[in-house]
Amino acid sequence: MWFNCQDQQGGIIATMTSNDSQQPTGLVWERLQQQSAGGRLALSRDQIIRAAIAVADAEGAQSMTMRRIATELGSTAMALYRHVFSKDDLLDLMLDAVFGEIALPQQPSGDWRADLRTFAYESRAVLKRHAWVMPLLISRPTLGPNYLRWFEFALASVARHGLDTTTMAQIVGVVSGYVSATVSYEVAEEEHTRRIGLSEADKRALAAPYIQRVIASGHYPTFARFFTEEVSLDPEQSFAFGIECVLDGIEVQLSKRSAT
Amino acid sequence: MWFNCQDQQGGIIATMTSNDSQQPTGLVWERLQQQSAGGRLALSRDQIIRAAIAVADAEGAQSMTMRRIATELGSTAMALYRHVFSKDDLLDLMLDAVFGEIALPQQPSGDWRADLRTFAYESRAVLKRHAWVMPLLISRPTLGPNYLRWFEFALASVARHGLDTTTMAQIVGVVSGYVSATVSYEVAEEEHTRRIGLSEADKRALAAPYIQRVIASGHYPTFARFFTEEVSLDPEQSFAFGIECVLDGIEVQLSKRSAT
DNA sequence: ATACTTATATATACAATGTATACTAACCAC
DNA sequence: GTGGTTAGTATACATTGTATATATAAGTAT
Repeated sequence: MWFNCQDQQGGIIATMTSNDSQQPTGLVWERLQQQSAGGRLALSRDQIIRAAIAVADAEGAQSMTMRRIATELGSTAMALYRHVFSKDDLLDLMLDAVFGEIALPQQPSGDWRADLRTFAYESRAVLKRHAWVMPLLISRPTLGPNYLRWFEFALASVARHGLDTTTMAQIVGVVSGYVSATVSYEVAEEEHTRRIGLSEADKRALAAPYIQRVIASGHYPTFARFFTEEVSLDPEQSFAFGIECVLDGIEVQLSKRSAT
Repeated sequence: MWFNCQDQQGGIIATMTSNDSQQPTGLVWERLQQQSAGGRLALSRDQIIRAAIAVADAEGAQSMTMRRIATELGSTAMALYRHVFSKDDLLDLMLDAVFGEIALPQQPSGDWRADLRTFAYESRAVLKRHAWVMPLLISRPTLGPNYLRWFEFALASVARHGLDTTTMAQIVGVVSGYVSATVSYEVAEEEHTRRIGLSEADKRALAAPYIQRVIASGHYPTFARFFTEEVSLDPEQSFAFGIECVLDGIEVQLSKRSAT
């Protein structure tokens, strides 16, 4: 153990002493929660993850600071580092915790279309509950246990009658892609409104003169129809359309494949 | 003009003097580039946007700092604020500049399937060139002129034979959703690799023991097939599959609609 | 040319953030 | 008790966006 060297030479090795009780490299999922043999016990990793999610849900992504999370727990920022290696690690853990909330049957039913539909709706519901998730998910490849379970369900839903692995993955990619993109856009609106601190109505009012000029320019006639026809898209209906559309596409591809 | 009051009372009004030469509220697209009548001329807004994009392309999203962009131009961070109201504004402008790179015909050809396919491939190509774009796009609703042109093209591609505005938007949503999700995931891998500063091979090697344990657990049999069968997905092929799948789905929906 | 106006760039400063380092205190085994 | 181990605290620092104040240069009016 390199703890011994600590006091003698504060130089190079100093980076790995004291707080760095965990390896600096490797995946989060391999950094197990080592259990107390001494020390006062107050915090736990799960507690921290829960608190972080609560803060992010309530106050948005920009409030997910180590200090804010710590005060939520009546503790200090540095105390958290006893339980998570870095903020990045914490984000990975939060992400996986959210995937854990997605309620899916243990096994697919066998009706791939119904299974993927369930997968899509359940995923959307949970991801919308946590508006901070999508930007995170999109910028970090994740392999946590809950994410894997989620992914496995989707794969297993289409893994039948000798479909090759590649095609399976591609099909799941289309469904999960549509879901994540849709949720991203839905949620971005809300988060943006929160960030600039205006009501939805105020925001619209603010944009109105610009929109008017855009329409008046005549360069965007099809886009303009949304405003002249006063169309407002219902997210639920749009999502339903999109999912059935994607499932229809998959069905076409599947029938092409079984035809040959 | 409130400039007159400047020296007398440094209090409340001081917030709007000096550097705040632009309105603090409203859309970026309404903050026009006011042109020089005095002052030394060196920077321009376009120059800043280009420099910012260059830095982000070359060094990743976390290098997009005001100081870094300024040094790229041989200037200082605060000088940039003469030309952009805030970093947020700059990000919006960068985003729109990238959409300007997406080469699309002036008008759709009339073959909606070919048009949407072009739309998808062109978009993907450009968005992949700028790895920092997707997380940004996904977390901020944008309405810049180039974005609108891009969106208009897609809408116009399907705006025919009395299709209602809502359905048009939903169709475009499915296509653009698939594209953005796919690009996001493709790009996230690269960016993540860059962030942690390892080669692709090193990263894989690092994850290997974890993956092995995941497979050995037996909980993810379908997922495990990717490794036991040594499948590696070709992004080009997957994208082609996904797009055709989505287009097939749209075709089904369209034929349902014209049938009724 | 000279003075005035206004746009532009710089210098400095500050609050917020992630986290390194060093210290203190609680619990366990003996 | 004593020693060791670990959890939590205090402090400090580099980096960020950006407010404020000042200096400078390009036009314009005289």
